[in-house]
Amino acid sequence: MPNEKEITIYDIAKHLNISATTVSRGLKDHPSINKNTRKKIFDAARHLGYRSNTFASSLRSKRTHTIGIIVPRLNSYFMSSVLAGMEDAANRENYNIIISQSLESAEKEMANAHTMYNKRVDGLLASLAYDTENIDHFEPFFKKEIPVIFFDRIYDHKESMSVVIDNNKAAYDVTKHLIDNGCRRIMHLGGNMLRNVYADRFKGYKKALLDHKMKFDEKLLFISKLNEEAGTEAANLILKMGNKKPDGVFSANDTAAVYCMLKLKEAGVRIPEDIAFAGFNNDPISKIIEPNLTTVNYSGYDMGEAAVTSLINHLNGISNVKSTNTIILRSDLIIRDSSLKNKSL
Amino acid sequence: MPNEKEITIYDIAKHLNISATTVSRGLKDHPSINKNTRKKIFDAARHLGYRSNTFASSLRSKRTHTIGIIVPRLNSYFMSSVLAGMEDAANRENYNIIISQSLESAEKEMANAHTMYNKRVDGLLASLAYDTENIDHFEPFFKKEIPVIFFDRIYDHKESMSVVIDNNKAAYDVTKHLIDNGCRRIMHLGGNMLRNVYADRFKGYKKALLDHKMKFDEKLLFISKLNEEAGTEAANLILKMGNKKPDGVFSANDTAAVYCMLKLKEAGVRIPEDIAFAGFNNDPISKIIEPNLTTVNYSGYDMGEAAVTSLINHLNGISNVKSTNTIILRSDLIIRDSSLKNKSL
DNA sequence: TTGTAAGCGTTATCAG
DNA sequence: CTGATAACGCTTACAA
Repeated sequence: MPNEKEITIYDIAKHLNISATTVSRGLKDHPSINKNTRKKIFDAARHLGYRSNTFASSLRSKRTHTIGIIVPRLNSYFMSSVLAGMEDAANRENYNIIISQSLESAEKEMANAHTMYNKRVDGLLASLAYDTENIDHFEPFFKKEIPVIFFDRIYDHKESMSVVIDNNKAAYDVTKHLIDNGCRRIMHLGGNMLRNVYADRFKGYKKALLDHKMKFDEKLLFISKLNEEAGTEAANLILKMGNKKPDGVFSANDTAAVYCMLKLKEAGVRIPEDIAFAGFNNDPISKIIEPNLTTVNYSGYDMGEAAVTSLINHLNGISNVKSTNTIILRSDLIIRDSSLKNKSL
Repeated sequence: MPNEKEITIYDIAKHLNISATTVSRGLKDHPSINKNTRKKIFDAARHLGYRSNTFASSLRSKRTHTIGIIVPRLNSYFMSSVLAGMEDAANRENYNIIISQSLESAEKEMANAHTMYNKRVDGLLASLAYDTENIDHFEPFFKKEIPVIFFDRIYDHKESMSVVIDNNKAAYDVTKHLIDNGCRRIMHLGGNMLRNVYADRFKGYKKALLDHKMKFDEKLLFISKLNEEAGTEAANLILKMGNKKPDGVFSANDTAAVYCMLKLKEAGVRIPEDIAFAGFNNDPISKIIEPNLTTVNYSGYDMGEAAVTSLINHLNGISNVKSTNTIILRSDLIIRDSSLKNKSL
């Protein structure tokens, strides 16, 4: 019998000889309801096999209990950790999540935002695509006062919150670490400077150089998408530099660093003796490459949790937007062999 | 003005002097609607800024246009690729997806199934947790004739479809490849035999041994969770084997293989000369480890797409369950240096 | 503390 | 091909 009829609050009401209103209230812990009747309602609900109809509820209450999430890609270690954290937190609070990926394209990101809007999410979490230039596509949300929280790849905007790490400081520390290990010509593999993560990492790198009386050399900046190919390309570039090779490389992510290392090693470059390396993200591959890659660790899981939690708090009117505008999470420098030129130190 | 009122089909109807029914039909390409009025409806909808209310629709039509997905973990390369494929396919067909993770625990999987049921998904896609013993928790779905499709880690059940690769054959080919490369004592790192993927890979391994007149040695079977620690543990075990060491290892996933290799290399074992290696999954780490790991590649993305597509076809009554019961996707052996004992061949 | 009654925006049904 | 009307199951003023 595939179509036993669904139990509604009316069935429970009839069963208990009370009104549907009371059942509705009892089911959601309304303050003004007798403890006793509440218990009776819950028991009857379980007994009759009641399951609430979220559609009727959403239709009436205009809240969907759904959070939209837009990420550049689903299948990176970092992002999938973020999503794991979000799923966990949302689930705990009885929220659904809808995930969509922009595939690093601003255009697709706009389409996704539009879809999320039409799906009437209660709030939106977004990490921007590689080439997104502005956030006009989120305007409809701001207009309707639907909260938007950016995470990791954020956009400074007075009406939205952000969850990030201090990329500037982390990059400063990485660069300083390379300098402390004897590097004097440090190359930087960077990403699109439109994105705060890459711009800030670049700034931190530059600041560290200046603070140590080294000047920034444009020839030692290689901007790319930081993927496999970019890493290999960077290596080829380095190999062509002759005696002007860098003696250290700070990459804005681990992928580019690792593929760069592989190519250089193949060409006989010794790491870290000839060129020291440091990356960013603590991707699993950083622990596989030999020598293991020095990198910056920050928890995607925690970032996901933090984003969801503050969104839900916001929806519940707990935190107020104006006071909490940015949440900055911890990050740690993880020192591994790829950067230890003088192990004696 | 955060609360401009929403446009409904009634507004469109009034605007065009037709009935809401006609608008409703026009909006969803109902066959019996005049092409002209249809166009007028669409134009008016766009013009007025109409967005459909899925809750009202779900409430009335009893279809949620939502697909539930239960995976062991979100943050593995393979799974996040699967999800990327699912998201894409679902999006194309205008379906939402709700994702939850069992974290490899049967208990959490049951809770997730229950949640999905309460959220009234139109269909369910599931890949089983490490220790799930039966699928009683999916009974409510079968009872209500809500389609359930298992993927990768499947469960044979007459009422549900499966999307998999031929793990048996793939494992056979890997093992044969190791044998062809001169291995005579091949160790197998396996997972929980409750899961088809691990059971089938084991079977394929065993069959290949027998076909080549090598007998299966229980001492060369190491069953674990196939994670980092398990890989290291397997290496320690091997190192203690003295002159009874294997000369080849076939691991049921890349993670265990890679961490096993790292530990062995550290102890001075040469790969592939002393011990050849092959894994499974073509995880990014398999291309980073040195020597690169021979492995079996199969596309998570394709698997995700296939699962969603057939679920939606099923929901639309296109494919019939009884005829299509299992979809088997392609997999390829990717030969890399870790298994080439005699490169001269 | 509980109940009554009126919708929320759509689609199914039946009727033309 | 188009319309009128009645639900779908819940929430929320308002009333008691």
